Amino acid sequence: MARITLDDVSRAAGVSRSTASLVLRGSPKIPAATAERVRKVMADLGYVYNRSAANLRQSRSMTLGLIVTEIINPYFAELAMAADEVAHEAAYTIFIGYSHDEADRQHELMTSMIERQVDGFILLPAPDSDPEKIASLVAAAKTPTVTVARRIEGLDYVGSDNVAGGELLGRHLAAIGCRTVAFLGGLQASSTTERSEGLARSLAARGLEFWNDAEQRAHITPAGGVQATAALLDRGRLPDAVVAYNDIVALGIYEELRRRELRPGEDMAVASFDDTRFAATQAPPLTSVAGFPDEIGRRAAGRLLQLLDDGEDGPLNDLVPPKLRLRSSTVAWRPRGSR
Amino acid sequence: MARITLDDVSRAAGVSRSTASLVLRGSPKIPAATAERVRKVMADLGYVYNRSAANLRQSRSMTLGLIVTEIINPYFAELAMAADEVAHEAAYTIFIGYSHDEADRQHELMTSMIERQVDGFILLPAPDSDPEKIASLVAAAKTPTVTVARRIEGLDYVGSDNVAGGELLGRHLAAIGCRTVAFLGGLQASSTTERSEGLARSLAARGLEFWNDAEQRAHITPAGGVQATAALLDRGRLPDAVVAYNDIVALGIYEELRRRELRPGEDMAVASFDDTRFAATQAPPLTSVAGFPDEIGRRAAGRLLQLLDDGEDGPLNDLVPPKLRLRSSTVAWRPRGSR
DNA sequence: CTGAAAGCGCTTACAG
DNA sequence: CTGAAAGCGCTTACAG
Repeated sequence: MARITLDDVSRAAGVSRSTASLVLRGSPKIPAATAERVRKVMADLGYVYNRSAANLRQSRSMTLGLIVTEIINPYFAELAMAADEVAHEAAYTIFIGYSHDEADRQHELMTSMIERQVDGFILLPAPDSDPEKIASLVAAAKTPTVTVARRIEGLDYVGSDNVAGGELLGRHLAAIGCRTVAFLGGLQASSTTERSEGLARSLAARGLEFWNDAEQRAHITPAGGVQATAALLDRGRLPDAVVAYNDIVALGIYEELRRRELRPGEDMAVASFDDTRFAATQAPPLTSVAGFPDEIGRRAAGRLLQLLDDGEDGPLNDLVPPKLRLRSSTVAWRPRGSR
Repeated sequence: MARITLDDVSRAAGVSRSTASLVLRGSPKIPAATAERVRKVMADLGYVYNRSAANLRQSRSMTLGLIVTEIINPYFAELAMAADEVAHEAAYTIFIGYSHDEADRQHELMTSMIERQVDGFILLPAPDSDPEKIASLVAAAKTPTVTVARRIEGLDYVGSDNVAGGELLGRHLAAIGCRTVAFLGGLQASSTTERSEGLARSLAARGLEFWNDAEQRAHITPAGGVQATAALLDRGRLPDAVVAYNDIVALGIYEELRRRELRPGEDMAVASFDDTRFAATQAPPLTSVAGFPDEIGRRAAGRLLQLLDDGEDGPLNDLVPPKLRLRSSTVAWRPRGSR
């Protein structure tokens, strides 16, 4: 049995194909009785609407492409789900792709989605993305694109105010009496730069030392945290506090500190960014700067839908204000002399 | 400027549209020189392949639908990513949808994806799914469907061997000297039933008491764990061990035990299922039954691709064997008399 | 090896 | 209010 098309429906209902098509979209031009009859036939025949055919005709797909690094990191997962929520309400469906932070794979995913006619992109760019390449890709297909969490020159951006987050943390660490602070983990990306910039600025203003060598950069995994912590401690001087690029990295920091018989939160204050579920459920609970990925996802999707409705508009730079969540990993720490 | 089509390309290259189409797919029928020329024209003109148009013609979309509860739970996230990996290698792209464990939303998502002509589904069914409704939906559109992690009568299934997992845990708890074991959290779904069945069986065989009242069921969140633990402890008797439906629920169990000044792992053994990142990074580290969601995702996608290639085949029931990861939340526990 | 033609399943002016 | 026709951008036999 071949699939049922609008043609079959209209024939069975004794109307033209255009009428059937209009019924499908609830056009007021069709008398209620006719519409009713057509709908009944559709149900009886088991008609399934082929939106792809409609899309071809209308040159839009009601489909959005979402590209993220991965989703094991709950920050990315929350962002993805929130974006989907907004898209879903507007009748869009989402293609998802995982770049694993590899620019080549990201490029491949975008190309594949463009071939599938996505109407727009939400892109969390790989750290080594080539801005020109991405710009030319989305320009060729005229696909509106909003970047999230990491910035790419020239594209709309929605993300945490990482500089402000770094400042919140710097001020707090100074207030509890830290003198030296090291920043651990994270790759070469705008988010890393911004977080360390906010830290550096607020620490400098209060006369604290800030350690941020290249060897302290590491992948955003527990293993990356282990590695960066080891690199730091192998230099022989202990800072009063370490700040993790995010909670996932902090898991590795706790692990490596314990391996060296240092108690996180007591021998060294530890703080972090993102405030995912991992932060509050650590022992000791981890001070973290909440970044509200759900809000970022929602705003990015909203912006994209607006772009799709109204066409181009100036470039957007939308920063979500962070919040500092104080927990015992810093609050319970005491300066060495006073212990 | 209108978009460039194959027509434009073939005209500019001085060949017919069929030739251009054949070049696109690297047909050996076209002389290398011609192919080269056509490809150059495509590049010069900035041609973008419209796979949707091709899909319409070919009646397939090279698209798979993946429906999961959500992806904040890393178990679901890993499953989703692994399935994507396999699909991606076979040139499929994935539509993702989040049911939030609501059957209505799941139905809506499936309908929307069917309209978009997905070639197949990987479905992690909502606990209150209506099997008939799902069966008729996918049958109407002839969309092959593989269920994962939770079973639906009559559909292919790939999941953990939860019964075996429950038995592993029951044997271990008996071995460390537990007399009474309570199972906490989880909704009415096959995974819950299977886990408790494995536990019940192995505990009964060793003469242990198994507590598993309806009020111990709860949502798969930390809050669900809190609630189920409270309901259990309010009855006034403490079990030797509690087993969480999964690591997420266990977070809430730890929390509620501490609120009542009970030390998890000391005053009560605690164990769990899934062995996500949350298990090993708890304090105390949490004994958990690893369920290998990545393997489940891979196998489910593989099965779906095979179905797409070879057509129907007997129903599948593919169980991934679990592994018990022992950690101090059970290993450090001692029976009351011997403390 | 290449070209003309039909068709995938819709939507959309345009007549009537 | 309804119908006939063209077209979205491809692919695929079928001639030549």
